[in-house]
Amino acid sequence: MARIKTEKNISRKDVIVTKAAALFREKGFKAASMRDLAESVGVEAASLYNHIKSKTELLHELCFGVANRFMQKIDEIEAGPGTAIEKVEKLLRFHINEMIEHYEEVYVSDREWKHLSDPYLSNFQNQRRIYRKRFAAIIENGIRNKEIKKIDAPTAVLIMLHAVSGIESWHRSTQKISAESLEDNMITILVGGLVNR
Amino acid sequence: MARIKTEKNISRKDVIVTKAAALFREKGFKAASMRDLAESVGVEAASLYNHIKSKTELLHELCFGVANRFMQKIDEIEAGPGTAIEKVEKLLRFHINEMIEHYEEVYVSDREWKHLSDPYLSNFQNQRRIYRKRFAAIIENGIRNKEIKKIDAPTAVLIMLHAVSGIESWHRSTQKISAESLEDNMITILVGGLVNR
DNA sequence: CCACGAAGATAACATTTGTTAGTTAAAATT
DNA sequence: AATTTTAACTAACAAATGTTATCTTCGTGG
Repeated sequence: MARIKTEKNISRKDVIVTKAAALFREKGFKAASMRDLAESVGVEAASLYNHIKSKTELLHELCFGVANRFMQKIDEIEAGPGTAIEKVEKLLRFHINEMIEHYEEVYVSDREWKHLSDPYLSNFQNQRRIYRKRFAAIIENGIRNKEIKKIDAPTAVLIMLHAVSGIESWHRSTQKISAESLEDNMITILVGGLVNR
Repeated sequence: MARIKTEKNISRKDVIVTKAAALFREKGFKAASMRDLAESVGVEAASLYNHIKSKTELLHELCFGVANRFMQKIDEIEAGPGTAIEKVEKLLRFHINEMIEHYEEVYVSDREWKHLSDPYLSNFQNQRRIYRKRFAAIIENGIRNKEIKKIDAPTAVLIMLHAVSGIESWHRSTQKISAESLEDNMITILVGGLVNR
């Protein structure tokens, strides 16, 4: 009986959640079966249930883990100093880094949240809505004091967020440019599209 | 026995494919069952098979329908006149309009192509790769003759394409700005992020 | 008006899926 | 070393899924 290997401070549940992220990313939540997951963990499917309550619980963990990190960051940025453009850039860099470093979780959270079930679903949607409004508010500030072009702020937010999710393609491409220059390029184009001059 | 209603020049298969697009968009390909589809068409599940070969065939139709339209457009734009920036703008406007007008098909093609099976899968991936290279080539031209900032062209493509897919959120939002001003805003930000000055 | 083909319904199928119950082995604690 | 707790296994389930075979009904062209 080969047990799930664990290192210090990493529970077996954490191992499962991480493997689930990779699997859900690859196949999609619905198409990924618990038997697939079990195989990737190195255990029988039923054994997983010693550590988790259900398949959907895995999705909760992933989605809200990511959502909370973003919420925390926007708290920090809103409260902190800096011009509107600087704040947008900070937030954007955070998004980009998250998508580079925690690719699988962020991607899954972004694409598969539809398969959450209530009350988690509405909860997640709410958080998302609020987050975008706060992001838009930063941009609107920038528009008011002429830092930023006169554009529709929600549209700008929508562009930023979705553009970042394109990093998925970067991960999969065979000849990647470096992570740093990916980040810089994205900032150049996206922030460059906002600034007023 | 309620038959599938058809208008002139619209086959029953077309009706099914269209309904499938809406359903796949809403639930995702895997989560949408043939029984769901049947209900939305107004018929029993098994009856669908008088018109289609399989569930995956529906996905083929959608994905390649969309892919072909984009290929045709880039042919036209490449061959036609205009500066690099103008060509990028044309292509971008086409993407935006497709996402606005044929929301469901385009969205499904974009998100669900993973569930195609070979040889369709590799075929689709190839087309996609080629399309992006051609898009990138247009941008590289623009960089060479200083119309466009010195950026990584594939990254720019990735941003453009994914930003456009954000129109999904626009469709779902309750208080939409008009389609025209959505288009203009997106062009302003995205093309504005490219131009050299 | 009748016959034939198109399009529908019913029933059933083999798989796959998430999950539970019951049991055994390994680790941790005493 | 003995015992208790944790985590694995096997077996099985009910439900859902894509699809096929067979039969019935409708609409249209001769």
